[in-house]
Amino acid sequence: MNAALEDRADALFHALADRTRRDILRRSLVQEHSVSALARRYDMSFAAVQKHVAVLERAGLLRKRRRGREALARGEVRAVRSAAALLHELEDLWRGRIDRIDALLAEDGRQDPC
Amino acid sequence: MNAALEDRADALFHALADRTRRDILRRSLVQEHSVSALARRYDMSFAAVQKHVAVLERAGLLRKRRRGREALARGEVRAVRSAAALLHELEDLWRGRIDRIDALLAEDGRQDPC
DNA sequence: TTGACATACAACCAAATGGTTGTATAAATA
DNA sequence: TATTTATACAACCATTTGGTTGTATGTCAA
Repeated sequence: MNAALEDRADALFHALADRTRRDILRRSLVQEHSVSALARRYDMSFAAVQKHVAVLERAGLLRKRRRGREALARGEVRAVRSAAALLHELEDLWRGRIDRIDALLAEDGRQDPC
Repeated sequence: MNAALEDRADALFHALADRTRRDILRRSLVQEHSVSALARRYDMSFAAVQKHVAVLERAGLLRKRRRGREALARGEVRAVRSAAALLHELEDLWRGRIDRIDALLAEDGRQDPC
């Protein structure tokens, strides 16, 4: 059911849980950068940076477009917003503002709500 | 410099990047639960759930208080908000609304801003 | 006091993660 | 054409992660 949603949340937060990837994302949100231009910024191999970009891409946090031999990465602010929305959902839950908490928490059929 | 901030962001997003932990956090934001009450909800050992709770606790996303032999976990909405704030900072960066981008992106002394 | 319950924590294991080097291919340039 | 540049990707490795079981300790209740 909401397994795909959870997969997406896993990918989003995992991608965000690394400082190099967050930095790549920041730069890519400000403007497009080629992967090698990004790689020059960090004290690691090109291949390592390339992998970080791939993680961000799989999470939907950035897209690459081709320009000649370069791959230009630009941040996807919509994905950032969707991650933020997941956190706001948690805040709403705390506020008690979500109507069908049971739907969200999947009570599992047990009668005891603890 | 901002290494402590980055450590904190790492911990926050890492803690959020697991569906079991997000579920524990949701429940704990709605109301306090003992660790064993939480553990009963999931198809894994008590020790595994205990470790997830510890990850959330280290990230500041929940706190435990002692009541007799129980450890009651409650979600810390402030930490959720601080994670959301990190994402809003990314959105602001995209909007070009952050004044000193160079401070945030730590230009590294290079003159070529790409 | 005895036993059941709740937690804590160590030791272990398979899989994933974050890095490396090496190789291949396409595109720009001398 | 030959060379350099940019990317892609495989193979490998050390560490971390997410799970397990086992043991110890503290608390409640009969």
